[in-house]
Formats: sequence, C-alpha cells, structure tokens
Amino acid sequence: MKNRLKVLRAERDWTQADLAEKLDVSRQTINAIEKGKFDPSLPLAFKAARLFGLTIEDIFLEE
Amino acid sequence: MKNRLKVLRAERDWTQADLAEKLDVSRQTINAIEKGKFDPSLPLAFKAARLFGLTIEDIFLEE
DNA sequence: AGCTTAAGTAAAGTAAGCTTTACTTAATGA
DNA sequence: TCATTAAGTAAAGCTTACTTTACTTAAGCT
Repeated sequence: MKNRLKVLRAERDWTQADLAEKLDVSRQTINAIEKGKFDPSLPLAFKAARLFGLTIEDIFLEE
Repeated sequence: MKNRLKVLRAERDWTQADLAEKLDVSRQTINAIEKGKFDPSLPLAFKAARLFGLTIEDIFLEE
C-alpha cells in the first residue's frame, strides 16, 4: 500500500522523527511505512489522517 | 474502534459468513471486529469500504 | 577533517490481526 | 421433537505491526 507521508512531511518540513513523535510511534515505524515495508494499523492511519487534516483515503492508496 | 458493519450487513441481508467470504477473511474475524475485539488491518478496512461503496471513515469510527 | 543530523536498515522481541477447529446458544421451521 | 442456521466464543498457532538497540551512509556545516 502506497502513501503520501513523505510529501506531507516535506510540505511541513518535518523529519521522520518529528512525525513519529506526533503519532506516538517509533521513528523506525515511520520509516518502514514510508518505505512500504508494512502497512500501518487502522488506528495509526486514523491518527495520521487527523494530524494532516485529511481522510485516510487521501493519505493511503490501495495498490 | 466502533464500526457499522452489522447495520451495513443487515441492510443487505448478509450473514457474518457472507461478509467474511466477500472480504476473504474468516467468519470469526468478522465476528471479532463487529464485537470490538480487535480492529481490522488497514487493507481489510479498505476492502470493506470498497465493498460497501463507502469511505473508511463512513464505516469505522474512532473512539 | 571532524561533527551533527536525517534517513536507511537489521536483529530480536512483544503485541495485535487473523486462521482453523470446535464447541455452545438461540431462533426457526418441518 | 429434531434439524438447521446464525451468532458467539475459545484455544493454539501463524503472520504482521511495532519497539528497542544499534550500526551505517550521505549531506551540511564549521
């Protein structure tokens, strides 16, 4: 599953560590999700959507 | 995380087993999600949203 | 050159999602 | 009354999400 986290971070000038902190996960988790190593849980996807003021579908894209 | 699966099933007269089959998961998985025992994975949430023609946010509600 | 910061990655472990098998309960109907 | 069907539940096991620790690489800066 692809996602727009890297771009959304870049627009806000946030590092992976910054985003991790805001979402209460580890930096490695953000890295792994951005690199497509695994998908976030649904609760984490919701948290990200709320953080960016977007819907889940705006951020995460089914393959 | 709450969800509207039971109502959406009822509107279509589908059993838990029917929905499970359409989503390629076991009947027990549907039961557990409906009863709030755990949240679906993000890919499964996407599949359900597409099946019902709704967004993830329409079906699954953050607590 | 040396320091710092961001990103990438990996191994080992815990927790959560999901499967299979199987038993139980309640409702319906022949 | 007996059989069937839908829902609920539970245990054991596998897979995936996530953590912690730690090492590496590349870029920017002094």
